[in-house]
Amino acid sequence: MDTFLQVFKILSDENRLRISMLLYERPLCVGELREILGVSQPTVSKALAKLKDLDLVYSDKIEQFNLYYINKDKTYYREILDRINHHIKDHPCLIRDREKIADFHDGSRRFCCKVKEKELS
Amino acid sequence: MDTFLQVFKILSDENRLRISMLLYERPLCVGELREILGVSQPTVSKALAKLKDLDLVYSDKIEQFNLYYINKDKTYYREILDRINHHIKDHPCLIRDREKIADFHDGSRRFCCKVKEKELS
DNA sequence: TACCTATATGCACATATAAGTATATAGGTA
DNA sequence: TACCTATATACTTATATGTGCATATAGGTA
Repeated sequence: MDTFLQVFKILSDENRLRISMLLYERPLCVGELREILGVSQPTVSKALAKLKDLDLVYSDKIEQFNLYYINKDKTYYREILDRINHHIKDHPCLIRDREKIADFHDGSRRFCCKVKEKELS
Repeated sequence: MDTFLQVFKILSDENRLRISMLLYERPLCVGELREILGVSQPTVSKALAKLKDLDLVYSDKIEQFNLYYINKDKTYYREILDRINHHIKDHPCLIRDREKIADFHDGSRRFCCKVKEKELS
């Protein structure tokens, strides 16, 4: 039963829920999540650390970034996110978060980070 | 989004999750829940109060008992409980809780409460 | 009225936890 | 080496929350 309790506890925090739904949509790095959520970088890192502790997400170093992915093998977690996604239109905040992803991506180019910002100017 | 956050917070507590799954199975009164969960009566009352605050359960006074019912109109809540129920075999504790219901019921007779216990002896 | 049952609630305490600031780590580059 | 970026972690503080005990409420009964 702990499985469910842990997943519910994880998802009862706004940042972790928003992060979960963003990663459900596509992999993102810490800086991007920080920009989208509008919270401090340590807050994002700690939220991700908790998700990772439960093996609900995993990360992979791409260039200088830590890219985070949803672990779709975690059935309970995925099923719950599926349910939320199914009702997503009822949650404007989550919709807005998703729209913000576009601000930081154009195809595979990653705009969130200072290095990339410089390339553009 | 608060809807989900609140439901997840509610379900991230072991007592509230167990109560939810028990009421999912059938209506029960406070004393029965107390016996099944093995916690103090105020703990049960307070757990139920929180569930009721969110309108996830409702209660009805039957004889001297407050009988609590799942509110199946709460879509998110019901869907999540459906998911748990679907995986119920993975959660021996929840199975055991359900089996205990039988200890307190025989048809419509309610055994949990002192009045009824006396009737039997 | 006095007492019993069922349930709810106030209070106090202990614990958990989220957030920010500051700092550490690690890789790259000048 | 010195510096920059990306990220993680330690520390502190403020707040939230679960629990039990004691008590309140409410209905029934002797």
